[in-house]
Amino acid sequence: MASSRFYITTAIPYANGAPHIGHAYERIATDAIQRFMRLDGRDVLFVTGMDEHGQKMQQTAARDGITPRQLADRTAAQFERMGDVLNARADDIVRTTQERHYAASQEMWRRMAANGDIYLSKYPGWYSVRDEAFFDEAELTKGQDGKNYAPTGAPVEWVEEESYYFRLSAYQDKLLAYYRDHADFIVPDKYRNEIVAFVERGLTDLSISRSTFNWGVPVPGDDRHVMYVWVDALTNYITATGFPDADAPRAEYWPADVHVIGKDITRFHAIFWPAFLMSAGLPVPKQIVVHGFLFNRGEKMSKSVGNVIDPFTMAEHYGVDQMRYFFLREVPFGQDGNYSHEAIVMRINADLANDLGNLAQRSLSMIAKNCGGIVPTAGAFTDADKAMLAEADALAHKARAAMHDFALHTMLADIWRVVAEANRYFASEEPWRLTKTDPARRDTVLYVTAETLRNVAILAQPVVPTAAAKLLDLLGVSAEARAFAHVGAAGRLVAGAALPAPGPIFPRYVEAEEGGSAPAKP
RNA sequence: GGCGGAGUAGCUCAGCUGGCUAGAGCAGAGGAAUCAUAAUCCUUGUGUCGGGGGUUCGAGUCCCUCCUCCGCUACCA
Repeated sequence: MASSRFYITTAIPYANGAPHIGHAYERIATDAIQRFMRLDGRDVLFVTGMDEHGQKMQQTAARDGITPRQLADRTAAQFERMGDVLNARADDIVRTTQERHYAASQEMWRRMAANGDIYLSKYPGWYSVRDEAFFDEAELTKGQDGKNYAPTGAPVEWVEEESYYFRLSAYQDKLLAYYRDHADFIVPDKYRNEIVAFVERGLTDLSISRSTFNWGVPVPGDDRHVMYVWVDALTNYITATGFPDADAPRAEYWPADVHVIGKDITRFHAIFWPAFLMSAGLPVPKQIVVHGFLFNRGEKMSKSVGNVIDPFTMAEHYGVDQMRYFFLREVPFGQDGNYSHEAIVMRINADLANDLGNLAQRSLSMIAKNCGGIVPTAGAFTDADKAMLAEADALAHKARAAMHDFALHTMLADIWRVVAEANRYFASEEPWRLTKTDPARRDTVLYVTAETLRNVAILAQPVVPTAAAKLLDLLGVSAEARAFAHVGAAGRLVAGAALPAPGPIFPRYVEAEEGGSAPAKP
């Protein structure tokens, strides 16, 4: 089924620095979406990458006494480990220094040039040789000698660097038409509005090459220039599909369905990227999905404030599923969010350990003790049973509706509403009292509870994959019966099936004693 | 300055195209139960829905205005 393909990417982090919590958040969110789509039967390609070129890479590498290549390798390894640790591994990682990426970038360039959109001109401005950077006139200060100085204190001179330009101005109307015809191209609307307003004010042509350094993709036909880092970086998304080989195994995945990005880079993705693609005669991605930033107790993370939290430390301290659940449940997707130790512990204990973990434990251990460790046989369903099952069965539909808007937090709220209902159901049916009076009725209650847990676990897989898998194991659900298609009547537990011995799904978070050896609490 | 978001119970937030006594979760208080990870269930309070004005039979929900916070953007000098 060709139409079932789903290609999703994260932004490609810059290899200049180690992974931080924002990278972890983006990877987790994107992974949850791609797992959702996979479980819903889509043929998914999930790609991330590493942006390894540019002047900053050269500078940082020089400072550390290594080559840019070594710096890129070091950072790429850190990000790869992050993907593993967060249980959010992509199908492919495009590094912009790879040969396949040079081929893709240079072909993009050639096509844009062939379309008449690239021309050579001068890039005028105040240039600091020491900083290897241009500065805006407003940033400069006059020295006592009457000369201009950069904010860094370095002298600047007026230069006109030769640069290739992209005719971005020619795409203003086409972009606006595209935004108009594709109302969901940029979500949430807030960012769409900003982009439309920006484009309506007018676009100027874009300098897309540099000749003051050489750590980049060479411009085809002019080795004195390397491509501007964003031209090369954005192209990674199409490199992954095998471009320019039209017969590549993944060629059909283009155009991408979703680029998940942070709000600071919307302009590059919503303006430059579609313009480049239009120029090259290639289809434009279907959606740019923008997420917000995470703040530590309302403060932006910064090294000087000392509130930077390492995602590896966090995962180790709280648990990977717990961290994934917290970020996706607590932060309305698309908005900025806050995290704090207290808030994370609250979610872990209240939602995961108490509401879901404990319900699974109490019901499954009753089955183990009273029903011989097999799925009990259900008798005739009461209205309460039917209502409980109907709520659980409705989850797939609700989750899809939420996911249509990438409202992961809403999806989780819907799932946990069913968990809360299941706790109420269990408490009011009091199966533990029925053992003496009506064991058949008890078995029915336990069956309905187990069925509810099965549906909950299936839907929770995208967010808490490990714990959900464990719960499904305990319910005796085979690996082939865990897709969303098995939610509801299509996948009911079969009475008599043997179940493994129950065990905890989500442990409670217990505050470590002062001076303990646990990882530093954020 | 312009555009766009946001301002709703202690905290985090829902409240679509205006309509019953404004909701949920968490936290707090009281109670029940004891199958379970001292978990669960029940009951319970509080809100000038940022301020003010207006439209309407009726407004968090529409209009005007003001205040505060945030984002994008522009500009003066």
